[in-house]
Amino acid sequence: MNKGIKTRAAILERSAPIFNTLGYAGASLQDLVRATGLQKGGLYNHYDSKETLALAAFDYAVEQFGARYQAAVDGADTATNKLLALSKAMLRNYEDPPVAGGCIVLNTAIESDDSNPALRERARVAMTKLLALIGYTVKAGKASGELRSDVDPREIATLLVAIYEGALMLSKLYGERAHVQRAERHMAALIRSLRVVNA
Amino acid sequence: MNKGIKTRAAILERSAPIFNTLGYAGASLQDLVRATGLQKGGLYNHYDSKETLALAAFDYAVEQFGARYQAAVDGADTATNKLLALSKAMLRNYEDPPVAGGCIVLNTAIESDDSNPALRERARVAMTKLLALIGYTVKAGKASGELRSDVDPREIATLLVAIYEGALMLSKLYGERAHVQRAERHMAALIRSLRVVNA
Amino acid sequence: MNKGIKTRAAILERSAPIFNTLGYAGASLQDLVRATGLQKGGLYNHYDSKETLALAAFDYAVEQFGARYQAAVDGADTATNKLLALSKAMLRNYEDPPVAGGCIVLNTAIESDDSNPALRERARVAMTKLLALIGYTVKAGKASGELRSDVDPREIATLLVAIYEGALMLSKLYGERAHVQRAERHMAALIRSLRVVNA
Amino acid sequence: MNKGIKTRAAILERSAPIFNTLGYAGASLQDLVRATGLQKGGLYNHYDSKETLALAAFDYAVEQFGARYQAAVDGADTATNKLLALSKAMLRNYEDPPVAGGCIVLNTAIESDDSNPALRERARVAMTKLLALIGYTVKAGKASGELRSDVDPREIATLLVAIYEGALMLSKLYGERAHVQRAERHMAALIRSLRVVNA
DNA sequence: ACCGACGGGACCGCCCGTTGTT
DNA sequence: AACAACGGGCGGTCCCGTCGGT
Repeated sequence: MNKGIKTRAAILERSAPIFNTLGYAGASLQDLVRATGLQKGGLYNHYDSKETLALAAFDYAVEQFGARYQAAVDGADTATNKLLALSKAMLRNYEDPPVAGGCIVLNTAIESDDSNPALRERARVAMTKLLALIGYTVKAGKASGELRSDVDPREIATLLVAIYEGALMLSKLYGERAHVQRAERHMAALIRSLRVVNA
Repeated sequence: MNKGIKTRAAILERSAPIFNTLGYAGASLQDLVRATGLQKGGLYNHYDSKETLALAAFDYAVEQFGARYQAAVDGADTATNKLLALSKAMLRNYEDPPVAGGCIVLNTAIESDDSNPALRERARVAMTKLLALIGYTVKAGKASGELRSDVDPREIATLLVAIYEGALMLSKLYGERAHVQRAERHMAALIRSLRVVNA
Repeated sequence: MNKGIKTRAAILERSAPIFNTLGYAGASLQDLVRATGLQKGGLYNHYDSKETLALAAFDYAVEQFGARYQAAVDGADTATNKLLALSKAMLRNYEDPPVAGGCIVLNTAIESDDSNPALRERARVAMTKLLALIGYTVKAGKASGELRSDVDPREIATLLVAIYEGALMLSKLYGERAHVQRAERHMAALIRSLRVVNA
Repeated sequence: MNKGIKTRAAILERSAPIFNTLGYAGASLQDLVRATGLQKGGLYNHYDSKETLALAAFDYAVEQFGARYQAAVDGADTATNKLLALSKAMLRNYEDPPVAGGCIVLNTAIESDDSNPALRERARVAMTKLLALIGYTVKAGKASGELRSDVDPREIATLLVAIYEGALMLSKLYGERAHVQRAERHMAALIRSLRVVNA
């Protein structure tokens, strides 16, 4: 009874980095067999298909990323600090991602461009959560009078996420930290510019 | 003979969108046969392997994208206008890319994360060209006194590319133009902030 | 314990139609698990292998068919009526077989053409019983003076069974009752033609 | 160009007996590889799937059987002799079938009971042809005054086919010629009983 | 007695690359 | 230069049987 649950958890933990590194199509069952230590028959006792396993692994990975983001937001006091902490948490994915392979939503969004609509839908949901986390934080900052009233929460969400994902891609492509560092500076400046000027 | 050259050109033109849409691994020879109208033997007369063809198709695609960027820069007068035009040219890739599938460098950078080092190296080269195009434009603007002397060209290059790629990914993920639009506004503001303040 | 016996009976009752419908090779353990409500481990507590279970299920099914045939013969008075009743009992297998899937001996004989000699031998035994039932009835009719003395019991057995099985196959193939109906008329005429002409 | 056609013909010739002996599901690609001498890749160049190949092999086999039946009918003068010749041709399938494995329609009709509707439909068409061949011969005999006017062609078709298929099954099950011999005698008697009594 | 996890293997389908032919 | 045939191999899926635990 408990064994199955433990095994399933171990499967996800081990296969999520495989999928995130090689992609859904690029990860073969052989890769998953190697990573999990189970045989194909063993895997299929827990998941009906490679796709089912991939979806579960995606959900697991999103949870890992999301937990960090939420913790960053929860651990700061003001809207400005929340956004700054979130920026750092996102860019941390370059050097120390919770699941190997970098941002799972970025990877999945690019790979599932045309194929695999189920995975694509999951990526949308996960990305929407991240955008909403930023949007809500901005909204709360506006309500409390900390941020300017003319700021569009959705615009800030788009910009912060875009800069983060783009810079992450650049740093991974070159293996150079510089890009995420520049992104962090710019994101911090952008965030600070949202504050009400108290003359 | 001329025929061989023409055939090779046609092969690239037809296979580049296939690779850019399905990815290098996701595109099968069957797909390429269908797209080009040639049979396998015909393809292998011109390219030694799928990888060789993929590299050539990548180069072809990069050329298409690069030509647009260069034209945008060449068609504007000042550094500011060059950068603004380049931003528009990049974001145009969402609704009207020169090769179907969106930004080929982004796609390739993400897919070739671990596998396919040859393709990855090409992506680096192509990306470096784009970064350099921005960097040189900024440098020239500084030299002419149009842009502030404390501006770091490499930083601007990173930021503009990151925002562009990130926003493109978001717009493609959701099928909504809003993200690239917000990116364009932000990029324009960023570019204008580089100018020397003439009091 | 009684429980074990009951369980075994339930397994046979539920798995016999599966085997008779899908064939021995076509029925998977998954199908049997679904049909019986037990898990694989449960099934293997009672039967050593799929083949053992298949043989037991075959025996069970043959018993169901045989009981009907015997009852038909026992319920009639004269040899002629016994044979007529048996014909009806056999052809009833088209619309209302005791085990879903039609005549199990026909199905098994065809499927186990080359593979599975154990099952094939069982089919032979079961078919021999049916032929013998007809043969004995004819013999008894001859002995009592009801049937002509020049009638070959084995020939009648062959003919009645052949027509029955052939017509059953035709009716199942087309989903039309007509073929078994024609067979029944012909079998009745054949049976009546065996009687001594009392001038 | 010609090579492909020849190969395709050889594939059918070699795979038809495999399918007819082992059944559609029972015949593995490994079996077909062994029988044809080609590898899987080679087979898949000519047929898109195992099912496509099976259907083609079925058609090929039906043609072989049908040619014999037609030749038997064409080679006789009167309706009576045509039917007698056809009976012999059918029962010849026990000892010398044109495609190993016995009557393909019988085998296919039994196996495709529930699964494989495409193959089932083909079996129906093939069986209908055989029934029609008998029916038309009877009809022609009636028209020429050779056969009695109260004879139902469809009934004769059903009976002859049923006896033939049933007896073939019995002889194959036991490996004894006796059953088809008895069937032939009975079929001959049945055919002769159709003739107009010329007093 | 029954369940559920698991292994190892065979299934069909598709892959890429080569070869011979036109 | 283009085609079509073909090989060998890997892909995911499902198979049956065993074994430890309840």
